[in-house]
Amino acid sequence: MLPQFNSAFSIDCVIFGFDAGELKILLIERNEEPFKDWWALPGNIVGENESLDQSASRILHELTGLGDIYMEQYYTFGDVARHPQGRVLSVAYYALIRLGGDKALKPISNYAKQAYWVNIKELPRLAFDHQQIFDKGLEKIKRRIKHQPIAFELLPEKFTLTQLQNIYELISDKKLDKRNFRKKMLSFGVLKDLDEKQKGVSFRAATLYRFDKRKYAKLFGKEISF
Amino acid sequence: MLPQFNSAFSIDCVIFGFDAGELKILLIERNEEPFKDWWALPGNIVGENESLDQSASRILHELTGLGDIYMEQYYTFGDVARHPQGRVLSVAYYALIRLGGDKALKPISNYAKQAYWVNIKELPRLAFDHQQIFDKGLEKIKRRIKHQPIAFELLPEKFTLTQLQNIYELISDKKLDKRNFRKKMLSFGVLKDLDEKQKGVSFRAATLYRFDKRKYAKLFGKEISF
DNA sequence: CGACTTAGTGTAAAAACGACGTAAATGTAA
DNA sequence: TTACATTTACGTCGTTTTTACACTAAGTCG
Repeated sequence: MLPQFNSAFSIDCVIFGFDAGELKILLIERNEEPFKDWWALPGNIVGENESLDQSASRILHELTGLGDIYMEQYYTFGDVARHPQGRVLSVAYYALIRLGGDKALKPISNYAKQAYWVNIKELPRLAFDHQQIFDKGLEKIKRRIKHQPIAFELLPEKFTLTQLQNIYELISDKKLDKRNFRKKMLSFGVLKDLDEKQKGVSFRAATLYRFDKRKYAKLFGKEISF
Repeated sequence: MLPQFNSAFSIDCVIFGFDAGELKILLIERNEEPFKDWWALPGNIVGENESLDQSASRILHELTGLGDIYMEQYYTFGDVARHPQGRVLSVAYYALIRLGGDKALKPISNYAKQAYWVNIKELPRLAFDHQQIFDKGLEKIKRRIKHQPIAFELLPEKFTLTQLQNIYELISDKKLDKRNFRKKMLSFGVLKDLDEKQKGVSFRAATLYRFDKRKYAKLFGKEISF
């Protein structure tokens, strides 16, 4: 083996979820050195026979029991001293997942004591360069939400326009006009009106919509600005 | 050293240049195994004490003698079998450089026999997964040119609006209306009219402009659509 | 049935975009 | 020196898109 083969690489994931009107990410409490007992992004060393994407999916699955999630590589962090035990590159992924109260997260694997959803505005001090990794991830989805339909990934399959608007306001950090928002969203023709109303709310129930992937696929190539 | 420390990583660069009305990238002819004598993107193993960005700058400098170049990491390629000698991640960067006939490229370092500028529409078969790396890089700048002022990096400091329009047409692969293009470009207020004319052309000389980084910096945060 | 809460809707003014044609400047060749 | 070829430079108007803005309808709760 050549002398250059002396490095390792890992995946770290910024997993966004939307819950109780707040944007949260998944953090673990580390159970191993280095940074034992610190909060950290879920991440792990990539296996010998895993591609990066496969590894990211595996890690997400181990942590949450979830599969089939929109997930994307966005940057690779490689400062010389970012890991105390040697040269370790970290390839960062973000994921957006539906946080239904019903689907509890499955027990997580050994490398963490516990995992929690934490509001992105109240993050604790993080291990390694994970704060930097998070910052870049947030920046990324802020930009991406304009041109790709990632907001839908955070919502349950059936959602109201108000819920959708909340997500946009949370991520972009500004207030939007309700009428203009609805007009624009509906004008893309990618929302399917389900002829069905919200239930269990103590006020007028809103119409439920579903994101229509087929219709979205037909727009491919056109630049959209949600 | 832990058993996971058995991998290596490299940088590969997609270096765009604009010359004689064509968009080109820099390719090398490899002088070493594997893929000896093949065409490849310029790239190299990252040094032990180099960050990724430093390494990318070094490689670019070794190849072209150029420094202070707009360069950006855009994706990391990590398929298990992408390198025949072991697990080697490749972090891809793109750069856009001014290709003046005057500044010849400095002699390149040992890992290549020779380097050439090749029209992106006439690429030869490339080593490793370099075709894939190139494709993704091209896609990236196609999207990025809309929202960031990267087109200017390809031009000499003083340029005409027609030259600028050529770049936009080449990268986006469509014809633009001259009047509308000028109107829009000038409306951003980031071009400084130099009160100076093109020289050495056999027809009416055009006004020269310079990209004004200061004014552009003031627009920060606003979403621009060039 | 009154009070409260959220859903749902339209219009007008401003801004941005897209299509389009002609005259002025300059070098070149006859 | 003149005619020609080439390229710069410029403005308008109709269309589309974006923005700002306020009230009524529906449903729940007491």
